[in-house]
Amino acid sequence: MELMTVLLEQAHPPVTELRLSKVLAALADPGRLATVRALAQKGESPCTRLQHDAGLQISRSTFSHHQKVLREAGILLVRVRGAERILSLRRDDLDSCFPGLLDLVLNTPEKQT
Amino acid sequence: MELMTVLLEQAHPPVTELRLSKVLAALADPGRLATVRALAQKGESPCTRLQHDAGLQISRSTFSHHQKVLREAGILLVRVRGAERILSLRRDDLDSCFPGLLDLVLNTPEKQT
DNA sequence: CCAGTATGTCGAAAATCATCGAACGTCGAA
DNA sequence: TTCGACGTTCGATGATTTTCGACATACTGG
Repeated sequence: MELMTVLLEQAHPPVTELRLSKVLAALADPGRLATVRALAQKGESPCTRLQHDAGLQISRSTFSHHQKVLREAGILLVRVRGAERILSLRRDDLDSCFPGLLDLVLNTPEKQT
Repeated sequence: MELMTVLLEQAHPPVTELRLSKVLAALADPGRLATVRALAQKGESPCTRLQHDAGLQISRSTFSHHQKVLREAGILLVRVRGAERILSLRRDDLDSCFPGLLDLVLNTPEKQT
């Protein structure tokens, strides 16, 4: 149905639209940084599970906002599986646009984040 | 002594205090990103000159603010030479804490910034 | 179809950030 | 010692971001 399709549509920027300042801004928030790091360990994860794994004590709507920022920066991929949204990292796209950035973020000790 | 006073005026975080989220937040602003890129080309430069080289059409006080953000994140080194403040990148410190980050920023085409 | 789970959206409040001009301090030169 | 160049700090303002609770939408199992 049309309504369903529209609402479920996820806006992911194509690789050609990825911008360094957007990616850096998205990663600059400690909560979002923790989200990315947790997601890298899990491989993929639904929202609520990921929020828990990242240790974020925030409301669902706030997490939804952060997820949106990460998605619009080109860091996250969101796909629908039933009632869930499965989040995963756009590793290949990030590596091709900004080689080393994701590895750096993931390899940085938590102490230095 | 005069020299002592001058040296203490500048608050530079030690290497052990550098934090990824602070560095990313500092670099996330397009103007500051341009400043860092211009500074990398110049090697070192006084404030006004650097602002011009970075192509920033902002007031001196605003640039001073950005310089402060970059300095407090550990990205810039500021030393006094007469009436001027000479800015330079803390390349070695950044490379040792966040290897590849500065290179990535400098190697990213302007189009993708 | 209903009840429960999962998640996004909206509107508002609070916090943070970018920006400016005015006022200030310091330095080097006239 | 006065002056102009360089830069910082302060206070205000508007923009952006973070955060929440309430509501809406979508799927799933009974």
